[in-house]
Amino acid sequence: MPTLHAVKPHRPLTGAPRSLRPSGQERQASIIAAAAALFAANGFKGTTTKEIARSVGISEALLFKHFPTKRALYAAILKEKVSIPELLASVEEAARKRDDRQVFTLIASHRIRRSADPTLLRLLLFSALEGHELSAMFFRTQHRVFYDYLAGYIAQRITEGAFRGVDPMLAARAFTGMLTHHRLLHEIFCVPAHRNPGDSVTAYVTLFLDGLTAPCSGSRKLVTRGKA
Amino acid sequence: MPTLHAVKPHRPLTGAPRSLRPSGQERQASIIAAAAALFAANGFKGTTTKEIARSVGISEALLFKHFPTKRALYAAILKEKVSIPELLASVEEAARKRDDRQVFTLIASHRIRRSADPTLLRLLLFSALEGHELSAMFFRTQHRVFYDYLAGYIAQRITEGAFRGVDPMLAARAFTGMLTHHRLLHEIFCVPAHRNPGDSVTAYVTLFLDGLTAPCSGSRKLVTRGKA
DNA sequence: ACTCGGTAAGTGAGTGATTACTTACCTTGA
DNA sequence: TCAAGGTAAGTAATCACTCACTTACCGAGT
Repeated sequence: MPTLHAVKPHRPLTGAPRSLRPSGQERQASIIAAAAALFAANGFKGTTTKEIARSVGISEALLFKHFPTKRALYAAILKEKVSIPELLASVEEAARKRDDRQVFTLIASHRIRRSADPTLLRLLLFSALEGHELSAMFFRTQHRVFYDYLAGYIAQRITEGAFRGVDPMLAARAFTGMLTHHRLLHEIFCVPAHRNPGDSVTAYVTLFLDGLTAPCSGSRKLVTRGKA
Repeated sequence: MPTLHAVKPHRPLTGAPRSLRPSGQERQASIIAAAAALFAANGFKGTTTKEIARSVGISEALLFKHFPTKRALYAAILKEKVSIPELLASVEEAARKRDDRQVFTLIASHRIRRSADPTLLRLLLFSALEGHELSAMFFRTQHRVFYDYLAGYIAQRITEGAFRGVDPMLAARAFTGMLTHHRLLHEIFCVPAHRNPGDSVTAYVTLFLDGLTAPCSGSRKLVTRGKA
């Protein structure tokens, strides 16, 4: 069974005279990278070990020297992708200042703009639909952390009287739902973007914080706004 | 090749003394029903023709007498599920009255409560992820019609000054995003519902129309509300 | 009324191709 | 030298799909 956590470089990494034959760890990394792309594109059942081997440029036999089964390789990929993002630092600073707009904008930007790895969403959906056992953990660290954190913030702001008294968890899910749906349309259903990401983020945040109903419409609302 | 459009009942349908052997059309319908459930649960690649046949209670050979290929069966299912829902009548009535809350509540209820067929969402996602050619049409009639209609309504209400001047399409997508995400959590990621559907619908609609920011918080808004 | 034949409904036992995975063996490099 | 890196050529199982064949149904002819 291959060890994923060992950090013992077998060969010098500094200006190494590239060997003809990469080390086991380098191979393992390249296998994971190639397999992740294929699994994201075609799912677990839709990807064959032969395809993976060909994509890496090795034989199937070597593939099975690194990972005992296809499922173990898949699990290794999900485990590698599971990592709590560190974005929370800047968000927490904005949260400390009670800058609502900044909190939501930072999270929205991260979820829409910096969706660095476009394979993550497909991998997440495939693993959930196909019922992989690591899907729940993947979902928790890649998606749920955001609305869990948001729910806590919203609950706090409600007690402070800044937000209306809605269910914080439901509100948090509503916001992340907007963002996830945005990515879903583009990355899964291939709907073309009709405006730049920055505008979308601003629109989503404004919509969520201030609502759709016009501030000065008839007898409904009178508004005196601070900024913008 | 079996003909799908022939409407020539070989046996009397009225109070028929159930024959031992169902007609071809009855068989075809039961095949589609059983296969749809399996495809929704396991995807196209994850479902075998043997499983389908066993689920219907027939031999694989008979399955292939009704559908020339597995893919043709899958396509027949997607085509059958593609049907513009008729909900629009009640929604259009509310729209005519300019009852914003009712318009959004009706759509939200339909998308959350009456998601009659729980396999539809899984089928939609699987077909999109696996890249089936009918996926786009399926998406259009099952999902896009809602936010297209909403976008039109929102655009109209903006010109009337009732809604703020956001991008109508983006706003419509944001609302349906909330709803889709709600179903996604429950049906795909198995997150348990923590409140009844009616409350969720009300919360989503209020959130979307009026926003999260408290109406009387500090210097931001002064509100005189008509109802509730 | 009753047989009889045409046809639709239905199946057991395969087909070759592809699957995940193995075995026995070679090559490279320190 | 010798372990780690690497492969050609398998394996049994499973895949979508086919073939040759039987069974049930129903209307027409007598």
